[in-house]
Amino acid sequence: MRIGELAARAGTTTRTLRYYESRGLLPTRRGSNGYRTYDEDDLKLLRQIRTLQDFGFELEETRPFVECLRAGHPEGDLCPASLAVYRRKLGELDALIGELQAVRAQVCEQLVKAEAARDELAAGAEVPGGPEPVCELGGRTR
Amino acid sequence: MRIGELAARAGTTTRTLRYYESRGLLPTRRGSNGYRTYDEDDLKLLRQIRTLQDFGFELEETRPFVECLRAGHPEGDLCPASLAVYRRKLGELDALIGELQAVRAQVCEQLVKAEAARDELAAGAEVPGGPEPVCELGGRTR
DNA sequence: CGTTGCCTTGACGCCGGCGTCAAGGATTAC
DNA sequence: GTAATCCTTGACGCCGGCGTCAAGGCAACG
Repeated sequence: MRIGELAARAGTTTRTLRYYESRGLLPTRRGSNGYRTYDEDDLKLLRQIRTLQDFGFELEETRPFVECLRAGHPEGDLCPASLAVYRRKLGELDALIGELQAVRAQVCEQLVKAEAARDELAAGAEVPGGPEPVCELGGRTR
Repeated sequence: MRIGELAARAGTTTRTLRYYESRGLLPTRRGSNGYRTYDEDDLKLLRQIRTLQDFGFELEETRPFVECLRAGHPEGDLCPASLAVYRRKLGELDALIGELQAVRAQVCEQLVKAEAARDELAAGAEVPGGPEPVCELGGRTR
């Protein structure tokens, strides 16, 4: 299999494959004409990288998985180093999600306050039955 | 007030102020010596930008707030355009948080599966009372 | 008068993960 | 034969928000 076919089968581009190779993640054998040659194992390896990338992993973080596969394990996450990356990522995700929720709460508060100030100015003939439950917590915004 | 003092009082750098100016966000008057001159209003404006930046707003998204302040309003978020940015941002935050939680769940699942596979291989003399409640949902990871 | 410290503009660097163009060789299709 | 398609390496571009260095002006202190 040549680079174009591999890229197509993995849903990516040849540029990406060459980039991975330059980073030492995707090994390469060459045919007599100088063309890169790949097999099914390379496809599996590549799909492992792509999956992790889709999760938001940096390329370097996929390296343990790649090396695990190359070491002959059936899955890239059966090695301790890969599990460590999973755990570290979970921690980062939790931290990030927490920060984002805090920001959300702040933005939410600002919005409510600003709307209240606006309504206060435009308070002509209104029935004060509660201004409106805008900006609920928990993601139910619409 | 000159650029260095303004930067210090806003907790940022002169480079940042000149950058904002180049983006048309921070207006500039010049003294007779060519130095930039700022007043308290500029500080307020700058702090508005910085607060939004800390929230993760892009510079362009701070523009409505800046213009609102420059239009003479006491707060940058008292204008409809600013409120619209708040709301849009809330939507983006909710979407992002949702995606991250989905990713978290996936990573979590992978971790559990991989650990189970590992333990299965190393299953010598273990008491099967439940492998261990790893990777709880809801951010309580430690 | 020199030194130190602030100011000026201009321009390149960085990060990550590629996109995209260039110039040429190999293969395949007709 | 030749045109179209694949492949090769190399190199610059992009995004956002600045950091950082360069070369020089203005101010203030001793």
